[in-house]
Amino acid sequence: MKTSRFHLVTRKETPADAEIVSHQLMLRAGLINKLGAGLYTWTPLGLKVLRKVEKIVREEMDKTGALEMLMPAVQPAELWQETGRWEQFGGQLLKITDRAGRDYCFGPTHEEVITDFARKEIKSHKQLPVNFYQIQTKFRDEIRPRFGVMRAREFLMKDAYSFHIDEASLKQTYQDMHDAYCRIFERIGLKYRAVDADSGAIGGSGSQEFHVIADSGEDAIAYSDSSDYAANIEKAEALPPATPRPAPTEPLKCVDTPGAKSIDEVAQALDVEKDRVLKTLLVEGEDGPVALVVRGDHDLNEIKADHLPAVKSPLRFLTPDEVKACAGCAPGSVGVAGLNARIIADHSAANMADFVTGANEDGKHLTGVNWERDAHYDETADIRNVVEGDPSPDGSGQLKFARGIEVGHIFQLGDKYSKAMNAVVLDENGKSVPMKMGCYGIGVSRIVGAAIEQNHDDKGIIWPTAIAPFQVMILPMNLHKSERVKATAHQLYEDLQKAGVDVLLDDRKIRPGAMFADAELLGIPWQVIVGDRSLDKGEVELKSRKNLQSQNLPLDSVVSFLLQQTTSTP
RNA sequence: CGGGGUAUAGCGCAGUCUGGUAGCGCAACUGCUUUGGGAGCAGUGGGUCGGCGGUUCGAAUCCGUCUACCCCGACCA
Repeated sequence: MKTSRFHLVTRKETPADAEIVSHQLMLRAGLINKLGAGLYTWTPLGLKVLRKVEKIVREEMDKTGALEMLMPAVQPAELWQETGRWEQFGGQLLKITDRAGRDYCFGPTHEEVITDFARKEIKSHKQLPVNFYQIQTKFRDEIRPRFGVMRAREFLMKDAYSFHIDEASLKQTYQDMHDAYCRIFERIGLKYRAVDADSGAIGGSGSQEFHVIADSGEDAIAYSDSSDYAANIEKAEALPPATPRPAPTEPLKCVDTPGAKSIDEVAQALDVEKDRVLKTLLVEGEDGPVALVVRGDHDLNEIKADHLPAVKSPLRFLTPDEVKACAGCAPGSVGVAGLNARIIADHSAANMADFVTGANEDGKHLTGVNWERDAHYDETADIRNVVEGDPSPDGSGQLKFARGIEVGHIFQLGDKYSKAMNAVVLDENGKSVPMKMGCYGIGVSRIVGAAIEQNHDDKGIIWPTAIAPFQVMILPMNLHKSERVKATAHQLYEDLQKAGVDVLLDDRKIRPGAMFADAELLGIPWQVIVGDRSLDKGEVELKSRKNLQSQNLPLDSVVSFLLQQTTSTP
């Protein structure tokens, strides 16, 4: 492609309403153009990137034997009413009405449509297993779209849905999808982690999210520094301490702590570290109040606590009045000694000795408290958030924290949708059984933003070669003045094209400085600089966008060098 | 949905308080000069000042109202 025949519009200035760097660079490089909140036009340049991502996704899906199809974006309300999601999905569902007053939605996802398709077309276990996918525009009416294509309302997604006769088959395809996703992100050239996710309200037995690691990510993830283990911070398991509880050394004492309510205030008033203070939180239980206790430097994990049988779900903290009725004091002075509630201690809290706790009397705390001697817990459990430095739950290494951008998820759905929509097949015994389902999504357009978020510098984008809009850009210095530069640039352009390299020739009549600035903003992996200076020696200059280092190469070896570079590195 | 903010040329902004015929920089177009890191000079085009209504001799400016967009929060298969 030549710039003179391409639509290339770049900007020096950053549009005011773009917050994060990927959004700013996408606008400046002219990959997207905003139409409305969360609505973007993909320009010819942007679409080239999007299509390259799409192609990799499609190739890897096809390799697993998944079958591509295309479902309607507009879906009848009846289908969503069958699964109860017409109401349940809430405001994110864009509802529309046709001229006859019939209700539809613009699909935010396609479980209903595919399940309807499957119940009509799949009747026998012999047709199973099967995995359908599509790459299609989705619409979710986000409460707050932001960050450009990272959280847009209309976006491009690859969604796949698999159908199975039993759990074992589902698990096999789930694993195949996991492996395919790893290959996809590796081919694109992104640093990523597969992260255990909470299966939450949907049920099912397994779910993993794929996160691209970037500081601007909206999700916090914990990962092991020496294994593949990674999980959402809220989901990561906190192991019990490996060392036994120390023996008591201090006597129990009651001290005045006027005005000290929070852990910080108590620790400061008594001049102890926060990990010596016990945090006692009273919540509603199935059978009277329950006290959840964690170490002062730890945070309660409400999801873990909510799952405890003794705790009433959904988790609710007692009001100050209820705390007063239960413990006889305000929330800031509640303690475990003599407390009339079921006490559930976090593993780390249960391992404390000579600790500080509220005295169940306003303005007073107990010091030198020890389990068994002074107080008792009814059970121990994992009810806290992990912190950096905790041992990894898989037994290998320590946990570190990072921020991630969720670009994919895979899910074992089980029979949630097939049961609700009566999608059944006859098994080997001629018995009618609901199919097992899995679903697997990749945010195709989000990957473009995430890739920039992970690969840029102060000059612009640094595309991984696999998804760069062009692999090579030819920058002729003053081509309108030098016939030799012009002829060489065009010859190189033709040779590279013939060799199958995706090349852009900048034949605009602009000064070298502007040309360099644009090339760096656009982030094309290799620049070939053609100028009289190096042509005198029969050479051209090659510059890598990654490190901005340049080298001179004889004219006749440029094509083979670039061919090798663009096919070997991601 | 709660809180805050903004809306003036393609982009970034001034002008609004104190009403008087709309400006700056970048970008675009033309010409001349310049040419290895976003050139200089001269000239040109482009604006329902977000919409509607009101006050006024006169409204970008004051009042009312609606809309759009952005930020923080809650929400998020």
